[in-house]
Amino acid sequence: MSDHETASDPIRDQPARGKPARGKPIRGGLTRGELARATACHIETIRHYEKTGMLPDPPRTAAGYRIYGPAHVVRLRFILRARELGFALDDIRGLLGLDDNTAPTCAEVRDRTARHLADIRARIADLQRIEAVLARTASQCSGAEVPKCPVLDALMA
Amino acid sequence: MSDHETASDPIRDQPARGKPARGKPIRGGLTRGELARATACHIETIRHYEKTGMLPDPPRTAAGYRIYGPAHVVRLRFILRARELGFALDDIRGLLGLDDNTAPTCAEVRDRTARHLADIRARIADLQRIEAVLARTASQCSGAEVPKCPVLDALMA
DNA sequence: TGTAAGGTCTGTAGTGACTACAGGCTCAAG
DNA sequence: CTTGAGCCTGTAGTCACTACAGACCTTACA
Repeated sequence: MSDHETASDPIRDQPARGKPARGKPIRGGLTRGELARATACHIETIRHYEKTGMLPDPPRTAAGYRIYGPAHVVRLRFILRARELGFALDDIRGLLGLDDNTAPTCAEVRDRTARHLADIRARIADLQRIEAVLARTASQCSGAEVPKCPVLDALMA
Repeated sequence: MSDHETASDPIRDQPARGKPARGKPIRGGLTRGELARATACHIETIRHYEKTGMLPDPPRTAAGYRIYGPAHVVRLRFILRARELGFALDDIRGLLGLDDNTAPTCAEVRDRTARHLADIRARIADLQRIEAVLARTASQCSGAEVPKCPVLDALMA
């Protein structure tokens, strides 16, 4: 989880030059579609993450096809899980150490998480307030074809 | 609240031709900035609502300045209140009868509100799930400079 | 009457996190 | 050799705003 994959990265340890093997499409790695299936991530989302630097540029075949390795799978899963928890991509960039190319300290991670948690709680409170108003207003609506609508009235007043 | 203001609309009942009066900037109506102040709405948001048809085009002075009347204030307040309750602009268009130029029936309003309420509740549930996971994970973080971070571990696993 | 400050006008582009093409190339199987 | 699927690039659309740039208008004051 350092930054741009370096050194003895398994994704580079495959004969990418020349023609790929017969059996699997590209030996020693995944194509974009395969990565998408492996992570249940929309293929265009992967494209987006690459374009915005969330995922490192993978090596290519002679024809220009991307070859993703295990490190890419790990990274993408990390991003996807963090997104599920509502972290913004900028936060995730921080968690991955992409801002300054060094892994964040534990305290940094904790602070970021605390801020995010506070944000989530604020959003819940907002939505609960909205929910209460909507539920109360909607309950006044008989559904009959009466001339005046309590929902519209509430918005109008 | 019909559709595009017509007939005996008070906003047209002022001498817009020629030079505006001395005392107030534009007699008989509000400028955009005044409307913004009156409704606590960002001036660019009003611009946006006009561009997208949420607000009808107001009459103009000879110099091209917009003149808003009471009907515009009412309409804008309605939109703002509906937005506060989380309705999307498309929903609000429906509530205002802008889709088909006829006011929606009470049943339509009720259905729209019910769908919206269900959506809000789903979002609350989502956020509460996220909140629980985040709170649980973050509580495992001592804050000490230990090598492994429970938050990162949870995302990685 | 001149001028400076502030308001308004138009159009365009940016935000976040994707999503959806169009038009062309490559690959594997039949 | 063809067919169909998959991959490539770039661009534009989504939602609900927000932020300018550059020009024009209005008002107050000297």
